[in-house]
Amino acid sequence: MTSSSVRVRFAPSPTGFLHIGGVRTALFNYLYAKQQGGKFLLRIEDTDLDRSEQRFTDDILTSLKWLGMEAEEPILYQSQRLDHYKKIADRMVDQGLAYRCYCTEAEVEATREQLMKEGKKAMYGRTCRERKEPLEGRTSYAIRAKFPLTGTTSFTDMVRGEIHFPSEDIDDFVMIRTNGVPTYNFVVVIDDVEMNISHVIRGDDHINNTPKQIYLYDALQAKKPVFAHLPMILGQDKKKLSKRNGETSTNAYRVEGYLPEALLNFLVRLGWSHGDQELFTMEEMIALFKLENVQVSGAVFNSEKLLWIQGEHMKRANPERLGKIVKEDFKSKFSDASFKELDSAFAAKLIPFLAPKVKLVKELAEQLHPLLEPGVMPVDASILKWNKDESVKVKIKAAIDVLRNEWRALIESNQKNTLGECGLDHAGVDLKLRSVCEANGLKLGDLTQPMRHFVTGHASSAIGLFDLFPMMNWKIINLRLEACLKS
RNA sequence: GUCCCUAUCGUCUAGAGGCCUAGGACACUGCCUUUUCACGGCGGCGACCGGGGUUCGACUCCCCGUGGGGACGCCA
Repeated sequence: MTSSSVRVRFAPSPTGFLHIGGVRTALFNYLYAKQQGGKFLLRIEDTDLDRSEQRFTDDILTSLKWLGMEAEEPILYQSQRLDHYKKIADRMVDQGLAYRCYCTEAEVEATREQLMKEGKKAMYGRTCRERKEPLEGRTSYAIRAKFPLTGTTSFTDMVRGEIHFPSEDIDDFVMIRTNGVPTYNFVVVIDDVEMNISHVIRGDDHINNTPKQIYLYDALQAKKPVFAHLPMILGQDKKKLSKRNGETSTNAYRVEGYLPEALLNFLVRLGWSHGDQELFTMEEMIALFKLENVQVSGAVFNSEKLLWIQGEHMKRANPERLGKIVKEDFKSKFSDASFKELDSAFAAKLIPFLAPKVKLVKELAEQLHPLLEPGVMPVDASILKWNKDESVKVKIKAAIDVLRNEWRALIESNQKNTLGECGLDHAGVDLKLRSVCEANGLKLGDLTQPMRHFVTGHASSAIGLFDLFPMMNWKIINLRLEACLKS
């Protein structure tokens, strides 16, 4: 036994890639479990045999692992328990708690439309509810719940309080389909009971399912869990977030270069808050999370704020870890040569400078590549400011030539690889560049723009020249300055 | 249409009857700083859906409207 009886689960269906809304649900479950000293479990709801696919299950598992939220007990797959569910349904039929329905889908659909037309709630007409014998000429049947006709089903939601449903609004929902496969509303209860789930934390699109499920808990004579319904995550159009109105695949955020803790931090603030605090570590989220503080209305997914949070986590991330992520997830941003240099001491020194200035890990990779590439980087010299004034261009080149000759001499006399090893530091480069500018009648910006462009391979680099020159291999700097002078 | 949920800046939110001339964050924007971009610092713009109650006093409590969302599947 754990110190707590709290057991929660995340129960996605593998009919699509792990959805960002699903991640938020998983997160709230996970946070609650961890904080209460309970367990976080996983169940794959694959009873829709046609739409469930292995690749989606794989994606869900990979993504959850990436996010650091893994199941603490073996994963339950509903498709492996079909017979078990069927037996329970049959037993309920014997007990008079459910019944066989011989209606065809077309017949059901017809009464549903008729009721809608009459201004009533669209539901099953209950044709077979009191039927004792199979319908003449029909062999296949579904099993429906014999939901009470009168009374009220009530429950206390941990985020919304009391919710009541009059029985006449609840349908005799299907538990077992004609093909023998059980439905969601049925199996979710059996599994939650058998997995000993104490708290059902899920999206509020399930509020309407709750009375049906409560009927099942009672029918099974099982203890009901505590329910907590989370507000929906909305797209920019304020509708439930879907592929149409936003990027919903979790893996897409990984590919973009988001850190898992940043995504989680952003998601936890969608529907939950702790005063004015915006940034949270996983430990803080676990310590501070309270279901009582969960918001009740939907929250629009704001990708700009996500980017900002990502940038903040980038500043706080361990540089070594960032290096690993770059190697694992962003190999495509490198050449063979620059990828190899990722293991160098130079790369390790670069990351702490680069990471706080970029937002995405992908951008970190894009900044690293040209700095690690041994050769010259292609430069579009047409955007350089010196094109505006030929006389300035001449002066700049003269200044660069002076610098290059001085530094080459320095390297040669010291027999070293970098200017830093020859004693030149940030302040030294600063001083040198400024004095050369003064001597040639140039502004600092005039000189640095072309140098930066050619040396870093970027029009704007996340690392300043003063920091870069001392640590970068002189041979490469020299090569690139040479290219600059020739342009 | 029916049922359920919901309503503070454009967005995420603070606010548990007087602390509110409503706070923070993102975005936008002005200035400063600056070797580009960015970061940072100091400002600005910007909201309690409407109407009734309850109360000495409502952003906060109640009711009604209205708006928004969700559900109404032999999907989950």
